[in-house]
Amino acid sequence: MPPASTGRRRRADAERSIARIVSAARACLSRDPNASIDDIAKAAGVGRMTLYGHFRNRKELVEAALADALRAGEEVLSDVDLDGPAQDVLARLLESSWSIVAESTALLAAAQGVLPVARIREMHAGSAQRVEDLIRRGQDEGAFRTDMPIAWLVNVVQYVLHGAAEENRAGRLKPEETGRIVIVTLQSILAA
Amino acid sequence: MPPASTGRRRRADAERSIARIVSAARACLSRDPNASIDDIAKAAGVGRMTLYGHFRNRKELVEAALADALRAGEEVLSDVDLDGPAQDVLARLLESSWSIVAESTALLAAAQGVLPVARIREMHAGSAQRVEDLIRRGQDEGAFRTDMPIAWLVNVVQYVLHGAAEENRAGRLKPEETGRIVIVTLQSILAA
DNA sequence: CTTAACTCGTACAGCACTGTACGAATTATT
DNA sequence: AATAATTCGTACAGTGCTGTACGAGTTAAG
Repeated sequence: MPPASTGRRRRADAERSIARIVSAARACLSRDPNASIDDIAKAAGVGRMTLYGHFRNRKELVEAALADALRAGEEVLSDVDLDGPAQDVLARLLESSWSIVAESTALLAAAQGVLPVARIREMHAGSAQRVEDLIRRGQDEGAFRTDMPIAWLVNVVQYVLHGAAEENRAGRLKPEETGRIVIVTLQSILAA
Repeated sequence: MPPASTGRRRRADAERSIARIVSAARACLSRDPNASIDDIAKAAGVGRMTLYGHFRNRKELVEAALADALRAGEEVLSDVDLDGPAQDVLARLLESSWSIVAESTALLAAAQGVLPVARIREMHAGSAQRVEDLIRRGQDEGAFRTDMPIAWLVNVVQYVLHGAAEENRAGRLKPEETGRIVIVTLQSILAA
């Protein structure tokens, strides 16, 4: 049982197991932040003991799942064209990322129950920075408002996205219209 | 142990105990949605058995706590002057209620873990209706936008308030400025 | 083919919590 | 003062989870 931390050589089937576990963890925790280790192992089609062979405890597993979700998010975001007016860039960023953020709401809640706040913020630093940069740029262009703390503007993006996710899950917002609504709502908040 | 549901006559000390328990439950669950029955009893300065004498189970207790928080909210809201432009009414409503909503975020989370969704929405019906009425009025006056579903507009108010609560708790938003920021943010979202 | 890595079942100890049972002491109410 | 309500400790059964221990069977890698 090689510790996940060491860079020790791993067999191919182990790699596959780990991938399936992380993926299952993401899925399960995104549905129910209190999903048990057992649930996740079953969803991964793997014995609980196999799971414990790769992740010492729940904390490590949740962290890996969150990291995976963030990685997927970064991947999507890095494909977005950043040229043009800030308003438009914002729309493009949201269009391609709202759903992944939405799916990860519950996962984030799970993480908040197990990981220290500092660790979570640290993991989010990348995406947060990306949003902050965009907002600052919009402010420089005169397109975005400057009468509220930048930290609030950055985080309110998260809150609106999570809200939209909730509406989605509850069936009060149709998936087709969610993108537009998120964009319109956030443009209204950020516009000068 | 008289069931809470029956309108049976109760002794004065029992009334007092119940009040203290409900109040403690509100406080504890608002800090930690997973607070145990024991925690709450201790906080109320009461034995766990006394608590079980008045509330059959956790579910009943959480429901009572949520009901109390909502009652307190309604009380504050019913004092607000509803005359004048919708924008101003909105500002007044938010000014006097944001903090109580903020405090109850975690309590609501606790309720969501125990009570059926339908029940929670039912309990919220009053406040939700109040917000919806205001928004419709603003729309009739031409002050509020009409290009998004009314349900989204109503709920986004909640989400922004909860977000502000979070920022507050994390110390990223000073309590003095939170009111203004919530108002400005929501006015931006709702404005036509 | 040999070895080390991996899988995974069963079993167990531990924890934290819920809700119940019993019963004795206290206290409001009349 | 009599009565019934209330308080509340202790004790217990039950549940559902976490993480560990052991060990036998399977499989990738050289």
